[in-house]
Amino acid sequence: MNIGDVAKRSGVPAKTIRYYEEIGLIRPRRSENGYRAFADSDLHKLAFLGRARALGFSIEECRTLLALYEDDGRESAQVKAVAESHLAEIDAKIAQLQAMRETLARLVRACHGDDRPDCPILADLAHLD
Amino acid sequence: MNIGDVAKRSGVPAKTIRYYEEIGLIRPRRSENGYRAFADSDLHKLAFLGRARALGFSIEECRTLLALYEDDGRESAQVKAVAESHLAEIDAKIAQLQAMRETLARLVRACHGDDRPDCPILADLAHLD
DNA sequence: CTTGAGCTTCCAGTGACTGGAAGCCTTATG
DNA sequence: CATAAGGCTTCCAGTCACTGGAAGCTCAAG
Repeated sequence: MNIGDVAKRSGVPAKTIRYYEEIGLIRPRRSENGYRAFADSDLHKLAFLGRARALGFSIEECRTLLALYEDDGRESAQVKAVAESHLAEIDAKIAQLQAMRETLARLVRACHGDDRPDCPILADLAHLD
Repeated sequence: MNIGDVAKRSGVPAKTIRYYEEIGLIRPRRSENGYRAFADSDLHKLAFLGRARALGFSIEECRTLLALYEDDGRESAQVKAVAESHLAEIDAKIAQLQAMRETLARLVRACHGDDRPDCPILADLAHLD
C-alpha cells in the first residue's frame, strides 16, 4: 500500500503519517522507487493512533500505548494507569473550561449589546484587583 | 515602573510582557538606559490582557477587545459579539471533551487493571471499523 | 570596587501538525 | 510514444502563545 491508500483507509492524513514516521511511531518499509510501502500492521498502527489521538492522548502517551499494544507481556494495569491519568487531565480541562464558561456567560448576559459604549464585559476585564 | 514591577502587579510574566510588546499589544516608553518604562495605562492594559487570556480569549481576540476598550465610540454589541463567539467555541470544546471523557471512562471501567495482558482499552483502540 | 539582581536582545524549542515548493515516478490518454 | 495529471518524495517555514537560556549591559547595596 502507498501512503494515499493507508491515509484513506486509516483516516490519518498523509502529511501526518509522514510526521509519525519522522518521530518514530511507525517504520514502514520502502519500495525500490523510494515510496513508503505500508504493511497491514502499519495500517493497524495508524488506525490505532488515529483513535488514540481522537481520545485526546498525547503523542507520547500514544507511543506508550502502542508499545503496550505490541507487548504480549503487558499488564493491563499499565494501560489502565495511562488511561486514568489522561482521564484526570480531561476532567481538569473540562472543569477549567466550565469555570471560564460560567464567568463568560454571566458577562454576556449582563451586556445589553446595543449601540451604546458601556459594557460590563469590558468593565470586568478592566477591573484591577 | 520597570518590567519586574508590572509583572508582579499585573500577574503577567516579564517574558510574556516582552512578547506582548513584540506583537504590538502594548507600547511602553523607554527610559534613557534602555529599560522599558511602564505607565499606569500599560499596567492596566496588561491586567486587562491577563484577565482576557484567563477567560480563554485568543491573542487576536484580546487585540480586538483592547481596541474596543480604548474606543470611546464603541458599541457594546461589538464586545458582546466577540464574547458570544468565544463562548460558543468554549461550549464546543467542552462538548468534545465530554464525549472523550465518556468513552474513556467507559473503557477505564471495563479494564480490570491487573497483571494480565488482555485489556478492553487496547482492544477498542485497535479495533478497525 | 565588587557582587548580585534586574534589565536588554536574540535564538531556539514546545506540540502536533499543516502548507507549499521543487522535483521524481506512475498511469492514462491522444 | 509523448504528454499531462496526479501521486509520491524531501525540505523548509509557519502555526499559537509563550518559555528557557545565553551573553552582555545597568543599577543599588555593602
